[in-house]
Amino acid sequence: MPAHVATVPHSTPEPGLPPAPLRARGRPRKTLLERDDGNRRAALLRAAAALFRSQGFAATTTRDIAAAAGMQSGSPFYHFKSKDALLFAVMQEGMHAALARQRAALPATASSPPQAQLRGLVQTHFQVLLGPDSDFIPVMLYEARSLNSAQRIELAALQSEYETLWTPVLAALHTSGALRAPVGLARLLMLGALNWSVQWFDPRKSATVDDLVDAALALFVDARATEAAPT
Amino acid sequence: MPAHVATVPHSTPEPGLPPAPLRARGRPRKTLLERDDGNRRAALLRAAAALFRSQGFAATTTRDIAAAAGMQSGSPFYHFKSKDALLFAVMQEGMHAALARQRAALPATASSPPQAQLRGLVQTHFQVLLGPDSDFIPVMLYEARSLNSAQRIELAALQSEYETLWTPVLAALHTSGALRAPVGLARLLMLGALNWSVQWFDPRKSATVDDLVDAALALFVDARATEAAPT
DNA sequence: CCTACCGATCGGTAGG
DNA sequence: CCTACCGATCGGTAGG
Repeated sequence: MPAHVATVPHSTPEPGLPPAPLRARGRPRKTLLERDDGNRRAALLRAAAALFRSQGFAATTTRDIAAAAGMQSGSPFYHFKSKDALLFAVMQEGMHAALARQRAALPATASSPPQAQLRGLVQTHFQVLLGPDSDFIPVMLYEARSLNSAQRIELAALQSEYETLWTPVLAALHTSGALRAPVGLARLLMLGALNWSVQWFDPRKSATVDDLVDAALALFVDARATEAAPT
Repeated sequence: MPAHVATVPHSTPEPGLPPAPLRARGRPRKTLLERDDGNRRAALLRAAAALFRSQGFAATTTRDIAAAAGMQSGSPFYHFKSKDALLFAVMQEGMHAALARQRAALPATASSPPQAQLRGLVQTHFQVLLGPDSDFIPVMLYEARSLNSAQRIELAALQSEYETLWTPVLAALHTSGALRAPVGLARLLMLGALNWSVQWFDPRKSATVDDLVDAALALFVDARATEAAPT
């Protein structure tokens, strides 16, 4: 298999569109494809994310996905060139959303002590993992082995971006003595603890996401070590 | 599907064996089935564990497993009634081995302070997860959704036994102040951090299993809180 | 995006 | 445990 990444078209599937007919002068009239493709593609992505999460990639058929999106069995292949490309698009979508949400939350704690910054990262991470529309990231976490190597490399770059958000915060906590483990291993162990929650968290049970945030912070950092350094 | 559990024969597949022939008087001669079944069954389990781990359950064919065990495509079904039963047997094997190893290691730290007991549990957990013959537990951790509900219930009982080994140790650490998070959530988060290591640990890289044990202990417990209570 | 379809593969079985 | 095989399903495509 060649090393090109299965690119996912975001719009304009047709390179050259015919000139708009005269009667479309008033309101720019879109073609059938343009009008519906965003919708249908998004519906496929959502359906695929939910099914890949609950059944796994290999156990999910493209027919399942088509039916969940209200299409016929062959139609997903109009939007995605293969089942693989659909999986990759789900994972990309998940990582882009997670990065966007963390970056949107960062300014709120930018001038706070590192412990509050960590709390923000942990809270957003749990929300992305366990909140509404939370099928995309779990699929990325648990179906990575179904990707080809080019796709894996592209996703690794996004994951590396994500880790970059954590490292300076953990380094500051390590320096202050609030985090005793080495920063690299601490990051891996902490994200593992958080990521594993998708296996057991049940919103119908006692603990809330806020309880999880509190427990994780209490488990990982030593509150006493940071009390001496305000500002 | 009826709710009976796919039981896995551990030996004596034949209820009544014919009396041993006279020439077998000196050394008790086993039948062909008795002589080879343990071997072949164990070979299938090992091959299945390795393939289920690297490719996932749904993406692994029974033909793959047969070939890896040196058999023809139909032969696994002589030892296991279905692909499902093979998966369940792999998971059972993994849990039994993990429980046995933890129980064998317990006496060494039974009279030590809780922090040393936790170190023992963490170390054995990492060894079971990352050491030799370590495909069984990862399969159990990451392929649970492919089980039917009866199998899931039976495995949950074993997992509950396993958690029972951790709870008193964590409770003692919580009481002493060395573990600040609530015991229940702390256990879930900690085991998540450990279990996630199968996703990233690479023995060819810098960190060793002992490094992981040190980092996990440093991350989870506050060394200073226990120094005051030697006994 | 649908209809109709193909080629390949897969879990499982009969009979020895 | 092997041989020979079946029925069902699946990813993907042509042609509109």
